[in-house]
Amino acid sequence: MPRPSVEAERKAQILASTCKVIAAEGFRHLRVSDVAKDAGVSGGTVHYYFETKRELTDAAFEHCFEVSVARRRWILESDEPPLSRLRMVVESYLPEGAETVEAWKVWVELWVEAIRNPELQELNERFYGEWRDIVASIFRDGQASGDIHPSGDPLELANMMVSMLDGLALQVLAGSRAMTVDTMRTTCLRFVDQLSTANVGQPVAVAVRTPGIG
Amino acid sequence: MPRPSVEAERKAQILASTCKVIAAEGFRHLRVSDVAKDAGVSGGTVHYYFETKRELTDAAFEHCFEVSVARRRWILESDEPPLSRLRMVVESYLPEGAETVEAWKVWVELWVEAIRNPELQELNERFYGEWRDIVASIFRDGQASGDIHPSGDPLELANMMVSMLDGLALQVLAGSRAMTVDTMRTTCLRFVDQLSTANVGQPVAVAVRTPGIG
Amino acid sequence: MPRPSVEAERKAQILASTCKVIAAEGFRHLRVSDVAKDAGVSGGTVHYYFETKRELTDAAFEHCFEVSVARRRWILESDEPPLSRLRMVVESYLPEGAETVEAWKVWVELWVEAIRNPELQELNERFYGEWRDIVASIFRDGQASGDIHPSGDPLELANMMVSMLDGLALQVLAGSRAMTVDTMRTTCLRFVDQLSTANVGQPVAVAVRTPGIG
Amino acid sequence: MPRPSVEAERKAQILASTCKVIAAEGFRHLRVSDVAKDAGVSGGTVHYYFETKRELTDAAFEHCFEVSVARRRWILESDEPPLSRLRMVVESYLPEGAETVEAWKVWVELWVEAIRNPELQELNERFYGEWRDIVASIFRDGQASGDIHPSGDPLELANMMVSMLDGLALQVLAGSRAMTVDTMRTTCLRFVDQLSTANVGQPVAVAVRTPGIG
DNA sequence: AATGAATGAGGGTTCATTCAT
DNA sequence: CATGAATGAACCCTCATTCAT
Repeated sequence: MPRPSVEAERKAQILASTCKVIAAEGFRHLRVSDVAKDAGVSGGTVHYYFETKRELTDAAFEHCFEVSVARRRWILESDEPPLSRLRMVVESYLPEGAETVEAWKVWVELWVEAIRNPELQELNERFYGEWRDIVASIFRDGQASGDIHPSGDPLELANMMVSMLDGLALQVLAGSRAMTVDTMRTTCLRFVDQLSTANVGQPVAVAVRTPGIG
Repeated sequence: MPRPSVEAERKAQILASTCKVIAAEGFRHLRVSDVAKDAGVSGGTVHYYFETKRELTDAAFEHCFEVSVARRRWILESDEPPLSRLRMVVESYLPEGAETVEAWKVWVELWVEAIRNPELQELNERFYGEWRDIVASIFRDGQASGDIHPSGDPLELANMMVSMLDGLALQVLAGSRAMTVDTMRTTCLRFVDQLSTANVGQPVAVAVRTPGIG
Repeated sequence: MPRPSVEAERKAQILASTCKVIAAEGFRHLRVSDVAKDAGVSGGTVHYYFETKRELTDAAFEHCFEVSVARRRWILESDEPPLSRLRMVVESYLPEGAETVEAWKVWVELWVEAIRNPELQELNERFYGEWRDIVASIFRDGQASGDIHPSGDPLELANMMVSMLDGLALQVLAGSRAMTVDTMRTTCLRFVDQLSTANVGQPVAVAVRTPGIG
Repeated sequence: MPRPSVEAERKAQILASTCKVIAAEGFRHLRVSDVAKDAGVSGGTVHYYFETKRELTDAAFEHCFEVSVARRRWILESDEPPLSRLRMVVESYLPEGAETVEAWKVWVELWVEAIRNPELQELNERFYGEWRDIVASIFRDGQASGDIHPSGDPLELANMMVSMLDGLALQVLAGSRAMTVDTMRTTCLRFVDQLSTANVGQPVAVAVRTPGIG
């Protein structure tokens, strides 16, 4: 009577290790044996669940983003006012804290791989799109409630904001001395504040601490 | 009687090929032999000029960015009005056209590699910083001339803009159907327009065609 | 209440699958898992009945030849005249029809393996010997009845004939365009006819259709 | 100034080793590393000259047969009487002596592999065909000179003879106690003698010693 | 009696690097 | 200067075998 979930359990365990290794060593250096070691199984076992390395990494990317997007869905469902929710988005996006940094590194590796991998492009389309929609819906709420300037398409504003976050995070991850987490926070919050209908001259909002995006 | 410049010539030739291969195949798949083939030399010759693969790729990144940033320096020196220059920046940044796309791909690979490579972090700091400063100086000019809203730190605005460009370009390169070059252009130009002192409700400026960023 | 014969049944089923796989994929490519799949059991089950792969294949060869030789024993017992029986031998040997071809392929694999496997040499000695004796006895009958030339040792004639069949079949199996089943038939029947006491110039006997040797 | 024939030399050396390993271990057990060891080069070197194992073995088969057929071509050109030449064929075919036995083992492995490998089928067609033609031409000569019975198509007789040799050799190689080299010789020579126009009752010709077929 | 999860040794293949010429 | 032959460590993947259930 095999436990019903051995396969699901093992797969999840191996995929988590794969994400960990991708973040730690870079996709480029991922060795199946490292994943195995981290997962505490043999190399053969990894291949028992994933035919090829490619299949493994594709699944790992998917796994990582599922978790990642799910983790931030609460922001959408929060009943904080829209501008606060945008600030939460910023906070949750900052590459700070092991888990969030790990998630970021995996996203970045995904994007680079996606350039030449249609399967990953599809993955990005799906998860990135979902996230963009979450942010767009906050803008929509904000315009509806009058907290946010009525001019500007919510989707366009969302694209501005998430791309800005991506670009800045990239620099933070690349160890830029000119772009630290703090500078990133300030920059993003300023962008948010300028969208407020009560904007001019107000100080940048105090950072709201929220769980990371990991 | 070898010309004294034969070494410099060969090196440049090999580095150009390296960039080409990075863009075409991805850093991850770069083989020294591919570079050699593209450069029309033997594998041994590549190692004659670059001791290790790492040395080769580090040099190639440097080579690529030197060219890349130099190519866009004319925007800084243009005597167009600041807002036009910002629109030129946007245009020159769009991942459109073989050369620009190639340059973009190399930048992206650099960032990912830089996460774990201090040498590349330094490189990024240097070239990305130079580029950020170019953009910041345009904002400064715009505020001085009164074309751009006086509120907002020029450097911060520059960070917003270049990070937005980076983030959007990443999605375009990743083949996103939701983020095409056209959407990217519209989004960025809207951002620029909203900074204008003559901003509200004006239509998005007609795209100014400029050479790519390659 | 497991029937006592369940083991024998399962073994036979697994062995049949093994022969099938040997014929289909070649001994060289036989994987225990393929046998298991074909037999509709798990890989573990195969090893439950056969400790090692070697044990499995040795047993499979034996199984195959038992069936194979048994299938042709009726020729010995036929009361057709000796020359007819020889023609039946030829017909039953032609690598034509799925079953016969499968059997041939297994024989061939056996011979090659036997070169380095004493166990299989023994097997070959036994079954091949039995078959040779069957053919020799037909020659003996033919000489006794006067249908076949009295000169020539029956065993030697049998060796000539079966080796010729083997050599020709090998070429047919190897896909030779110069040695088709039809050419093989003609060649062998000519050999038989030339042994007849009423031999010179007679046309080759019409092929006698018989079941294959499988 | 690289020696002009490094490649040809190395290839020949590696192919010879490949044949040796095929004969010694069987095609089934051939490891690239064994070939490398026998050739006194590294595993990498083998792949430097042969992209894949398959390419290596295909080339090795070709190499082996080229040598093998060339070695026996002198029989065709001999000016001995046809029947003597046939006896020489028999002798040169007997799996006796290291070199000849090695060649035989490789032929046998080829045939088995050819069953599922069209490339090898082509190879067999070519070399086996050439050999069959050599033998057929001897029969033709014999009939022209009146030494050999005029009845019987030379090609058909050749097929009888070479297939008989193949079948018998197979049994010898498989270690049959009932089919030794001596029995094989006797059997084949009897076949030859029966073709003589001066045939009845003559003793089997004394074995003519010739170099092996290797 | 039977399974399927897990193993790990083994082998083909790749490729950066070396070096004699 | 430049080459191409040669290397060998590294890595992915296969598959016979084991064993708890």
